[in-house]
Amino acid sequence: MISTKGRYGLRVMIDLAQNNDGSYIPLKDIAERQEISKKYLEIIVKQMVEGGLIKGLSGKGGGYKLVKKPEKYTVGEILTLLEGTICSVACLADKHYDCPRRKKCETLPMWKEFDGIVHDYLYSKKLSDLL
Amino acid sequence: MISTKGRYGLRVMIDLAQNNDGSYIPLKDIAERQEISKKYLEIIVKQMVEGGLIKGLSGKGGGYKLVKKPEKYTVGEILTLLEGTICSVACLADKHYDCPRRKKCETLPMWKEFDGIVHDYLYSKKLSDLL
DNA sequence: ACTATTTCCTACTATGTCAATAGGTTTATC
DNA sequence: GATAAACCTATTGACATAGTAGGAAATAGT
Repeated sequence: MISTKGRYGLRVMIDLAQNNDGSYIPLKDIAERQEISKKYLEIIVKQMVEGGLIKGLSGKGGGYKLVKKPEKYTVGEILTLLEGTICSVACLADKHYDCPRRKKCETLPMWKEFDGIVHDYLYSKKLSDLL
Repeated sequence: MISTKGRYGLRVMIDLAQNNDGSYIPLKDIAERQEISKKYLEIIVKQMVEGGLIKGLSGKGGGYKLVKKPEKYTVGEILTLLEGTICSVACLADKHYDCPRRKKCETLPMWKEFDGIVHDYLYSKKLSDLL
């Protein structure tokens, strides 16, 4: 299940794309348009800056801005950054799952196939497709 | 993310299918073969009985048994029963989400399409495909 | 009837994540 | 120097996850 972080973040990206006139867009405006708590968006947007998805400018006249054209972003990369992983099943979320049954597990191939389908969809979908 | 409930439940179904000789299969055996806590499986299996996926028989010689042939079960129906919903996004999980932005939301169509793909995959996959 | 084995049932719990909120500091513009 | 914005750290309530614990009821064989 995609959380609000991913969903809100995606909407911020769309908002930035739609209102892009070259200048920086203040978060306050985005929060109002999207009807999301500005305070909460700060957390999300911070992650997006750190992840290099957008850039921010402090001070009066500041705000946020996309660093690439909308067609250069995929929904998958945006969600992965915010959700940590878009993995459908813990067994595939690399790291901590060193499941001893991996070799004989009857469900693993299916999960892999499923995960592939999910990834294919999300990484083929561009931000520009949502405008 | 599919939780252990759904994943373990699916493995129980596979185990029941593989070891089906007409008699009832005790949970103890399944727990040992699958290396999952029997106590925890009790909770999961109970849901599956209530949902009509399998049937149980108490007492000595008792256990659990499939009620249909493996090719008559879809992975989707098994997971839906155990997970409550396999919805990828809260906005689509019917009930509580009466989102006021539904009409103008730019992301909703994508989530619907995504959800459709997920459902198509899981409901076309049969239990018998995993044996 | 007794015993063993199994499901069935209720309750509890530790841990972690989600979705925020709160309040302040720094940075840039006019 | 006032204003407006990003940036930063910390805290919180609610809920879900992944179990554990202990026993009651049902069934089969002896």
